[in-house]
Amino acid sequence: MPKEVATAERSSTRRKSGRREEILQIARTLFAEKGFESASIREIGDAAGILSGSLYYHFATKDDMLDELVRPFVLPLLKQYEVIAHSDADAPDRLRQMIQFGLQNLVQEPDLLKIVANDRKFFAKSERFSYVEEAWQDIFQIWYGVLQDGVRQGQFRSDLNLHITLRMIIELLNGTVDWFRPDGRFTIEQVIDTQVELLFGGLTPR
Amino acid sequence: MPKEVATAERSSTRRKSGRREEILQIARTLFAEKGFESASIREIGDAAGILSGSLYYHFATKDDMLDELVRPFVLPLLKQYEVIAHSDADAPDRLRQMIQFGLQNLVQEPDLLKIVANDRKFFAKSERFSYVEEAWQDIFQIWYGVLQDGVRQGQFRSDLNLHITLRMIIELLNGTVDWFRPDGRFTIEQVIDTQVELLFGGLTPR
DNA sequence: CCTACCGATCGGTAGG
DNA sequence: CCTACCGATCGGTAGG
Repeated sequence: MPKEVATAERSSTRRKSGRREEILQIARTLFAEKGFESASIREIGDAAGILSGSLYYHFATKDDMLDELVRPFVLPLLKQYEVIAHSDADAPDRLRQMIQFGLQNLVQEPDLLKIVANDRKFFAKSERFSYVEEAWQDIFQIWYGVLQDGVRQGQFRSDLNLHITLRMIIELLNGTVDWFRPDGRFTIEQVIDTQVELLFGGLTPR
Repeated sequence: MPKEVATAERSSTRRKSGRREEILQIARTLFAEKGFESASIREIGDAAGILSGSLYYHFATKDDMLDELVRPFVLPLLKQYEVIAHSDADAPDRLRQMIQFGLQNLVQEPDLLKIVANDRKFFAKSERFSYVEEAWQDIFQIWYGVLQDGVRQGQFRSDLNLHITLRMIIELLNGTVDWFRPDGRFTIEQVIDTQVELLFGGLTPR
């Protein structure tokens, strides 16, 4: 069963690396939409206009595709959080910047953020991808340090359980991944503002 | 009460219903752990000590097992939120009670809460299970009404985007599903207290 | 509840 | 990148 689309795409002249990159972006979208394990190589092939078996001309395994997407995203993410967390600003300012950075990322790299946030169970059980869960642990530590600083300096309340508070903040950011749409009725700036305001000030008027 | 529902459903097979119920609870655990689609009928059969094919002596389809677990959980959940939301208490009190109820549920029915929270994508795309997503929409509306009441009566800040605030609160509760463990280092009371305190008062000291 | 299967789909491969 | 497959696993079934 020859496909017109597939034929048309094949006849166009493209460099190997360009095609490879195209397929990778298609995989990225599908992994984000359906989750890594639920997205099949046949779906990726269909979307790319080739047979699933032909994907293995470009990539050795499905895991390789995921790794090639996730690794160059996760490590800079972790480093960026470190940079913000260790700046000279005071704790509330650093926390604000981290929330802002995390949510801005949601606009710039929504797919990759969805993958690392939603497929945590898969990463955790896979030896090869243990670095993803480790990065999450490191990111937790970084946030925790900022919260501690704020409490020490009297800028954050000292009567809150910081571990639970941290979990709440992270869940808040990761949860946003599943409902925020850049073309929806809210801008990311509105979301950042609301999350910062609620986290810092709470619901009760001052 | 769930007992009455169960009795009505299988009144003609009372003696065999014990085994049926056992299998259902095994399925519940696996659905919660791995997600509905990732949990295979062979795993359920193995855990129950029978062959996967033999499950179909008790249930017509895998979907039937899920429906039998989820339906009697979701509808009372929605109703309970309605009862709390329409009580005579003021808005902050009702919100507090709803958070408390939601988190207490996490201790009493962790598996079912995980299923309805984590498999939302599956429920949304399935016609048969549309009632789950509809229940979520209803629950959103109920929470939203309480937030609106609080703003109207000057007990909640009026400068927050309520839609975003609502999303945050729901994500917060649903996110708790994935990290809270009853045998962990925090009690559910600590989690309730911290979440209520942070949501109402914020991080900044008064 | 078991035996003995079914067609569909999964990730992946040999050879061109 | 295609053809033509592979073994494993999926949800489910007929007959006892």
